Amino acid sequence: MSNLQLPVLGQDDAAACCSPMVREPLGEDAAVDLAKMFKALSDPVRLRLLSLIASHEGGEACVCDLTGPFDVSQPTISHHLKVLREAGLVCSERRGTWVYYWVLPAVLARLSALLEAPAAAGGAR
Amino acid sequence: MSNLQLPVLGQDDAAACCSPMVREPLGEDAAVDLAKMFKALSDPVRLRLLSLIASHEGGEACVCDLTGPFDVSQPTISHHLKVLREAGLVCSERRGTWVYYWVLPAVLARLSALLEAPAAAGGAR
DNA sequence: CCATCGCATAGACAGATGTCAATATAGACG
DNA sequence: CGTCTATATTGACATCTGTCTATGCGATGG
Repeated sequence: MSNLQLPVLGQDDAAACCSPMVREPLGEDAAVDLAKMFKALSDPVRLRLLSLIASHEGGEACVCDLTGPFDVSQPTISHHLKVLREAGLVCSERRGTWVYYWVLPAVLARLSALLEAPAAAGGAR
Repeated sequence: MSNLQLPVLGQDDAAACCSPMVREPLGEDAAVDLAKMFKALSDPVRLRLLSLIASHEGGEACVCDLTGPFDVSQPTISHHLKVLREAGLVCSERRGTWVYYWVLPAVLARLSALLEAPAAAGGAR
């Protein structure tokens, strides 16, 4: 499999890495890069998958733990996991019969920092 | 803009309701709700729009300030602004001939908190 | 009152996306 | 080897999305 791939992070300009996007305008390339990650988060099933994986005991979960809670088919879950993997939000590894997934906290942290709002003064009017 | 951080965060219910999604599994309804906001963030043009608006002087921007930096047509910008508005990420108001947009920091803060990773300690495995 | 400017809406269209059933693959276990 | 279990891949399909051109609508100014 291809769980060794580390897609992004660090290749783009430094500003996109940590600075809140409400401070200075996002560059075009950084926006394209970030949009891919947010797109991976833009589906309810994927959000719940990510949440399930991250909050699972040991910080990782077998796929067999992930198919139960959803109304969609197993191939659909597999597809969503692939999307999360290709977005760089999770990694996976096969151990015997099962495949385990875990989140990459640094990537979530990067997105979190990006959305941080400095308690703006521009508020309601 | 002098008083930034002070006791009463203006977010009230919205912020209190959402602990990091890596702590406990996201509910089905919450996931649907949040996915809508992330979907609004899942386009490079919208990300840059949001960033432009937030980082603009005074925390707000006229549409006429927003059409220039992009390669897409004015109706497309208008469409993206509508998406951001319907997702609850920005608000708008007409003043004379112009329409001004500003971000809702509490909503961004909610998303940011949701993605916060707990110390990211273990990290790569 | 009419022309003009700023922005939004409507309609059309190609391409992306979420889903499923069917099938393939990879390891475990007789 | 054959079979079973756990995941992934394929292909099909309806729906959603981003974009454009054309047009509408409110406000301004002669």
